[in-house]
Amino acid sequence: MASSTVENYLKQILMVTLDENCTKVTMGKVASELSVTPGTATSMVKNMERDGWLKYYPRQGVALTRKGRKLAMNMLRRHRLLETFLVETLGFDWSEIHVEAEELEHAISEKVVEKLDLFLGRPRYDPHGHPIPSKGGVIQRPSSRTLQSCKVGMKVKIDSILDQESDFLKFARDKKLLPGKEVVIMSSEKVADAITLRVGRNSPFSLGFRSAEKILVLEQH
Amino acid sequence: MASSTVENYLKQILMVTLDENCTKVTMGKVASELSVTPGTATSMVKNMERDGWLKYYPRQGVALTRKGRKLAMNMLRRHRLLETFLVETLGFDWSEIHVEAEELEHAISEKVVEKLDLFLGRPRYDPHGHPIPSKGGVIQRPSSRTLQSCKVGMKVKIDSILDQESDFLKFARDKKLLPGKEVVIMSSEKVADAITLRVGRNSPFSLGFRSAEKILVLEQH
DNA sequence: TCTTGGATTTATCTTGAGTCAACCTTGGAC
DNA sequence: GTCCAAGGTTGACTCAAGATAAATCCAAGA
Repeated sequence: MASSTVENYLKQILMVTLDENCTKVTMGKVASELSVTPGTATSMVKNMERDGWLKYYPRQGVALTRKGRKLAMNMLRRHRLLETFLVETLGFDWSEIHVEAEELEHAISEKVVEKLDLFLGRPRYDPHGHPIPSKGGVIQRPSSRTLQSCKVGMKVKIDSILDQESDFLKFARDKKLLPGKEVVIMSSEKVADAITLRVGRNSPFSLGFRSAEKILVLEQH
Repeated sequence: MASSTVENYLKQILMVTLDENCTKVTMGKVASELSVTPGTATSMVKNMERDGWLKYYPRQGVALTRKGRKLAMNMLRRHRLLETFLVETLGFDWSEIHVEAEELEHAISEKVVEKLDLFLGRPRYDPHGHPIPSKGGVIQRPSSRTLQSCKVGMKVKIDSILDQESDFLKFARDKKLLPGKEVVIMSSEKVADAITLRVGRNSPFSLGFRSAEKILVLEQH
């Protein structure tokens, strides 16, 4: 049905949406993620829309359809189950397994995946600690915590902003404090009631505890 | 390096040479074995010669080079190890495994094959009873017996003719008693010192025990 | 309004594998 | 010895997937 290229596009798109906690993925992202030129990504994505894998919003990005998300989840499942198998059963080192799984995931049939899952004892996490989607395509979301609760030195990823006040959102956007961005906690002073953080390579800035409470983040590794 | 189509050609060619106990495989055989038109087989085979997988003798057939035989053996090894794994470890029924293995054998890396072999305890035979080539590409030849030792009703395949006398060889050729041919034992009379056999669908004929001793055959299944 | 950077289009390429049909070769029958 | 059928070869062509490069387009911020 789907070529392995299509499977890779789907998987990559899904991973970005999970990662950035959004539904639409921009074409530039798709292109860079798959190491192709933007033109390639656009035309590929159009074919994929024709085949019902995703919805394409010109100049905005793509969003997986139910069907696309299902297959993408399945790819993730295969990949992570295979990685688990390679480490647990065959005794590979976790550093070598990615490439191997990348190949095998396109060749392994549904039937084999099921038997493998059973054989491995239906594991919930792969050797890297990533959750393995269930057969039905449900994936365990890594639980998020508030930015305020983070300790100095922690590296976290913005999950979502709870506040809907446009003033705050504008400020957040200004500071690039957006879902998916990586943030390092520079300092956190209880007495001063403020934490200082740095988004990516931008200059650090501070946030009051009240505001920091409104920001959900995910721990990195 | 080699596409999976090339790998399939190699594997199939190897299987014919093992089966018929010869080195050259005719183009017609190649074509039918891979379900393509003769023209396709010819052009494919030329590319494969260019890439050093085999030697192509126009209008005669192809013979694997050392390099080609090595990869072909490896394909057979992969296939049979995978079949073993699917049955032994994952609990598949032996009737379902061929298709699965056919897919996986092109995706599995050398490293994984080795680990798998180790995990399975370096099996010598796959679930169908076929010998699994060793890492070095050595395959256990199913042991052959003399035609004389066969019992009535047995279906065997000619392995080789030990006698080099041209008279006898001429007679053998005349009767189509050639390596690879399937033979059914019609009768075997100790008192008459002769066995009667039929090659393929030709008319039956008899052979003295003395002659029958010079012919090695392989049991079919 | 202008600029600029990402997105899109279009024309083109490559590669791998296959078909079809005309045309050759060759070995055995006569 | 000749001839023919069977099988092999050739060459022109198709097809599908992906990919590029470069020109063009659009939309959003200064």
